Amino acid sequence: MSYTTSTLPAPATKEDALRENVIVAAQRLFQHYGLAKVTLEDIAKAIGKGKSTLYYYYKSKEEIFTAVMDREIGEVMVEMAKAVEAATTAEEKLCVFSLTKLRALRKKLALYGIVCKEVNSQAEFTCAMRQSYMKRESVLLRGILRFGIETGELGRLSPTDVDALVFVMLSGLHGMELEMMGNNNFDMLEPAVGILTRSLIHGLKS
Amino acid sequence: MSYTTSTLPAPATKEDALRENVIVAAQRLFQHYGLAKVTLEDIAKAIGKGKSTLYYYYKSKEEIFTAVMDREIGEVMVEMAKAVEAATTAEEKLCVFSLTKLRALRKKLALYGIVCKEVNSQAEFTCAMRQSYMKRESVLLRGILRFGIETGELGRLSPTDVDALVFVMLSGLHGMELEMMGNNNFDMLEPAVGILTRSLIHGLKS
DNA sequence: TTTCGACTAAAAATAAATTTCGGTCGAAAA
DNA sequence: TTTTCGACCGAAATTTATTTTTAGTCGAAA
Repeated sequence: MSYTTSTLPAPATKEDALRENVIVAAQRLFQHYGLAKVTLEDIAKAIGKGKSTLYYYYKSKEEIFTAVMDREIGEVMVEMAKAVEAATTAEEKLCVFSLTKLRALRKKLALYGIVCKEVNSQAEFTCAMRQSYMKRESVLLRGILRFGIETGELGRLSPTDVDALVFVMLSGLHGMELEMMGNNNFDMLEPAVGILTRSLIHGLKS
Repeated sequence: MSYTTSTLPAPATKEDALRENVIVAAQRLFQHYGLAKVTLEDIAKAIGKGKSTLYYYYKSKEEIFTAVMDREIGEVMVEMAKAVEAATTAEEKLCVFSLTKLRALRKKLALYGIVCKEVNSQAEFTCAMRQSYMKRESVLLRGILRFGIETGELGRLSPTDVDALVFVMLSGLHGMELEMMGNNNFDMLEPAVGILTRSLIHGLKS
């Protein structure tokens, strides 16, 4: 049985195809059985090969794990980038950046059976890729701010202020995510993102 | 050896005094040895009594633990309330609310020897009292917003918006705290609180 | 070049034995 | 009557021992 994804370009070589097979199979197994439960034997069997074969294409289990996490994060980033692209103002872009991120992550966690009370114990998922993930989000968010400044919608910000603002937004959204996951209550998601965006853009001043 | 705190009013009765002794001793032992390591035997010996005596004044170890956490949180809240009281504008109040909270919590965690990488594993400290803690902070923060609206510094906000804004700020500050703790890097603390407050009050619009 | 069975060593899991500690009780002292 | 505590129990935690699992390697074969 061969795993392929219909949304990605066809792999260039037979080797690329097999590498892709490994990752896709691993992704599905991780989603189905959880991150800690899946063995290399499982993955190998899923693509019809022996366990040693995996070591021809990947250095270690960790390398496969990292590639899967990159894939998951990439999927969320694509979704976020698309939503940001479709918005026309900086305010709207910031809004959909936050909404799409929180919704997509929620779906990802649900896919992995990571339900609400277990978020903190799933350190692998949140910490393993967080640095890389925040870097990608930071790029997207900086793009939104730059766009707003260039169109005149936003005032000028010093590089230090941009750094600080990006830090505030990304870590702040993470805190919101943890709080909603922890209480298993997402009712506040849209009002929260709404007031966050509105007050950041327009301010609370009368 | 009798533990007393010089900043609190003297206990009304001998029983109150002993109850206070228990809490102060427990607090110091928790700080010194960590939350999981301290036994009731330790606490009893620290105040020169037998272990069973503790059960005359407290229902369970958990009740003592809760009282200690209330004490710790109360100390942070007092510090925050004082700083907010001393500020004159809503913007300033929001600023010192955030700065004081993040600094005070950092000191508390340091006191417990909870260094940066261990924050997530110290679920007891963060989760055991979080609900109560956020409730108290919510009261203080709502007071700041009400003050700003009453002085005309801030525009009117619907109750739903106030709820959402409070949620955003508290969970957002928690996310910032986790990020700084996780990276063991507090350089961003003041710039982050600065831009957060400024953009919330004045907005980013040009 | 690609594949894999056999193998190793470390890690993880399981089981058994031992120790620790929260909590209770009844009696004694204040 | 209030306060105190040693003795005790049972559950939980820890430690030790044993077994099983799994990541990774190697050499040979296709």
